[in-house]
Amino acid sequence: MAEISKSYEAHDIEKKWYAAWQSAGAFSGRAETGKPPYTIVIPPPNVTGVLTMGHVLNNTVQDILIRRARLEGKTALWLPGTDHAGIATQTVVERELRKQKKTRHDLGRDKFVEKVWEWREEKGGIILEQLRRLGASCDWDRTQFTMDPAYSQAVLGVFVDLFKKGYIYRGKRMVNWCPVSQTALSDEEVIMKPSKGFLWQVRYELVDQPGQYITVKTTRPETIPGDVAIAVHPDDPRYTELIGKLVRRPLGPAAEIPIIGDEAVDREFGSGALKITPAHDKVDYEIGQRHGLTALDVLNADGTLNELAGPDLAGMDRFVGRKRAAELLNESGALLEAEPYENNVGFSERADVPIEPRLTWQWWLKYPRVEEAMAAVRDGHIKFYPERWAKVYQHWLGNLQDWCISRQLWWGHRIPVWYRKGLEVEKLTEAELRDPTKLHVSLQGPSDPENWVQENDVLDTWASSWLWPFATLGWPDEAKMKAVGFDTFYPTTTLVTGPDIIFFWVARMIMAGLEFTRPDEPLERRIPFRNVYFTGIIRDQQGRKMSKSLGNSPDPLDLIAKYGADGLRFGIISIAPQGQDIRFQEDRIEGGKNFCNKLWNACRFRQMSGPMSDNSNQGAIMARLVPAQFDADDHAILDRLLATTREVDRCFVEFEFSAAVQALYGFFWNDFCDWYVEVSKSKLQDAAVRDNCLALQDLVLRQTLLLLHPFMPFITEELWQLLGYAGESGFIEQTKIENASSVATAGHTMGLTIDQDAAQAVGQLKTLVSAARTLKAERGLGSRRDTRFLMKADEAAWTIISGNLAKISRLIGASEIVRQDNIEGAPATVTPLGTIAVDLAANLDVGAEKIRLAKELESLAKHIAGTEARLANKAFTHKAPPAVIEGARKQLAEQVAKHVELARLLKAMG
RNA sequence: GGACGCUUAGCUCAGUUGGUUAGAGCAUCUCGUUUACACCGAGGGGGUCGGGGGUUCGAGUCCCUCAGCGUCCA
Repeated sequence: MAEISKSYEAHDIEKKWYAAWQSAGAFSGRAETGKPPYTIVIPPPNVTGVLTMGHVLNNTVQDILIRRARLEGKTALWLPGTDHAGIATQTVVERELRKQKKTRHDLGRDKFVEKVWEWREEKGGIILEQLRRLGASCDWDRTQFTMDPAYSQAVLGVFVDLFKKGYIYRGKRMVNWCPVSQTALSDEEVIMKPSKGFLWQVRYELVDQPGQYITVKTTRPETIPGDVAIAVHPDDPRYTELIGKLVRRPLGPAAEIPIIGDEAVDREFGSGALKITPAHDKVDYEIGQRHGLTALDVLNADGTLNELAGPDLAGMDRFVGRKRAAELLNESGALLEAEPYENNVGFSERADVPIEPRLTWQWWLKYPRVEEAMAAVRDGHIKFYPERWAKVYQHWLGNLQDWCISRQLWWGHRIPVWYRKGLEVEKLTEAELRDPTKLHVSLQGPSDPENWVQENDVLDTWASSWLWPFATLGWPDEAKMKAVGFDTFYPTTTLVTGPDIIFFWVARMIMAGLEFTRPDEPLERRIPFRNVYFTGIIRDQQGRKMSKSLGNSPDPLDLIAKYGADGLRFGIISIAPQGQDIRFQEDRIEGGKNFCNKLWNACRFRQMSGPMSDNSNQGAIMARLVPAQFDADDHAILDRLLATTREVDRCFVEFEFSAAVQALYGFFWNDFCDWYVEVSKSKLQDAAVRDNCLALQDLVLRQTLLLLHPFMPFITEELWQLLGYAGESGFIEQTKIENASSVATAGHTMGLTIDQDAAQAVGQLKTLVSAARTLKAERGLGSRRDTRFLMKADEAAWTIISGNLAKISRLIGASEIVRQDNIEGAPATVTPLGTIAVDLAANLDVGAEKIRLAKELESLAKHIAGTEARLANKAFTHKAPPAVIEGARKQLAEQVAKHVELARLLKAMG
């Protein structure tokens, strides 16, 4: 067996084991095992993406779940892949073209799409490579891409199906238009931001009353050329007289426009009169519809003003045009005032520019299975962790707007609709849009393609990824579904994602799963997943979101290089409580690395402590234990091991990963290393108990490695092998992890029962050791190994002490501990096991000791008074549960006893 | 405007269904190279749990209210 080196060097070990796991097929999701399944589909990262801290957290959680599932003996599948990210990817490739002074139009659609494919072959897999560095145990052979041929068939098939069912329609409506990407966006892709600007007050002259004006306030004077009316509230007494009259448009081509009455006008805002530009505002559009007004579009697709805006503004960018419009209005005297103003403006999520409300023809989807989707979560078939996100989910589903699923892009799933040649597509009526002689909708396309023209638009990327949990499992091809194990792996078990995509993805996946999988089967068979775990957002020290543009995000690969993948994983999980945002702290990652080193060295200590025996399975190790030789520490560490095992089990049920990590950290560092390993050092000198002690260490280390493995897979695998736990069985994950009660039962059958009294005595010993160390340290004796201690203890206490004398002496650096009833004139302290003193008879600073004792007495007296008052209160003794009262009595007795002893010590000082 | 979070030690955070003297990691101070680990060990200091009110024998924990911060929705 190889010797364990002095410190843990992550890099080579990570490389070695990842390769070994992969070549052995350890990550393969096997459907035909008869074991219970555990399935996770990865939230497909954007194909243009690189690993961020958010991915690290998200994928570490997934890996923890999937590795734990393997340890629990389940057949686990973690299915990876990427999505094609329509806008983002197209933008990246267009940017590259621009370097060669070309646009996608120079290439043409087919050539451009070819270019994108080339780009993705070359660079699209980066993030999946990076996930391997993190240790992600995905079944890479099943990697999927939303533009794969089979996946595309599923996406387009769904379009055809939903069109036929009447859920999808084409309509001319107001959309969110991104002038940079020049495509429509869904409502979810628009981010409202408060923006500073001006509120311009503009007057419109009445046609038949020259010199009389109506005043409006607007943030967008450049759209005045698109005004087709002024609207006021019909009941607004200021304006009722004016309704029906005409005013002159103060900017752009001369026109006379009517004043109309409409109840949508807010009387309180501005002057109570609203300019109506139906082509550029949603509310205006609706008002325009009601009054039969035409929409006058004064903007081009790229956000510049067009000819309809008039020669003064045409060709200008909308923001330049805004300023110019204000100047022109000012020159003509129509501008009365400009006040600074802040309002909410929708920004394009991707391009980060203000979107334009724009009237265009688009494809729309009415969501299917809305009621069922709400019920699935309401009735607990799908559980959210933390639960509160369910409310956000329900609220969104209860207020749905139809989904704009078409995008004016080239990269994506081209909509499977063909128009009969020669038709004016934009003039088709609703009925004509359902007429198969004019519109062909199918997967295969028309049989006479020469007579048809395909729709130019592609689908929203989310309109492909909402099928992810089942389209990645072969759906809808039945033969393929069988081959990849759809029956076993669907519904998937857990989805791990961020709450920011509840609408984008989670809700839509649920609706899609319900609509498309296992028709006629009950709801719980059609849902795409049973649990949804929402991670927090990783922020920087100032609480800002980490982003590329702020440059406040560390590169995870740098962190892996510095602290190891296990250190990074352990560190990030330790600061990620369920459902709370996280402030990133690099020192916590360092803490993860230090924990790795601690684990490593504890195992190294075991290896150096004595010969390795049969560690090949839990039974073999337990057979080496000798219950009769168990001392208090043996009972205590076993007790803590079982408690920790139980706590980690609970954490997995409740999805509380950081609590699990904290429990393991505390157990291993404090209970095992700081105490058990230290007391072992005495026991290992004693031939009578040495083998039992080594066997117990082997048992604790084995279980700890199993519990830790999902969190830190590499180092645990290496140590598992080095300490001989693998036997002939291969990897750590091929071992079934035992729960606390099964370990306890295994103990019982060999006559080992944890002695709770003994385990409790260790607590008292710890207090004694700590008190003795403090006594020494306060007098500058901290590093002396030869201090003489005096101890006043009753019989019961002395039995405990004398039974553990060698260990205690070693821990407190005692030359001897002498039992002595009259401790006086020495620095002493009172512990649950009696009074302990440093034998310092000669040079004692009596004054300092008296002050210290007096101070301690004072604070103790306060607590005694408090406890007495509590017990004297009849309401307390009548109403509090007996256990609490009993606890208070016991506490009081201890406090009083301690007080008496301290007072005696003080008095003895003279 | 509505919904949901958050506010506990210098910093970042735990704190289960209310019940001993509120914990951890980091930082800080003192001591330390004793047969794993200085990526370490031992010890110390540091908090009226955001403010106010209420319920209760008892509140960091439950209720009301105010303030600040954050996120989502309109």
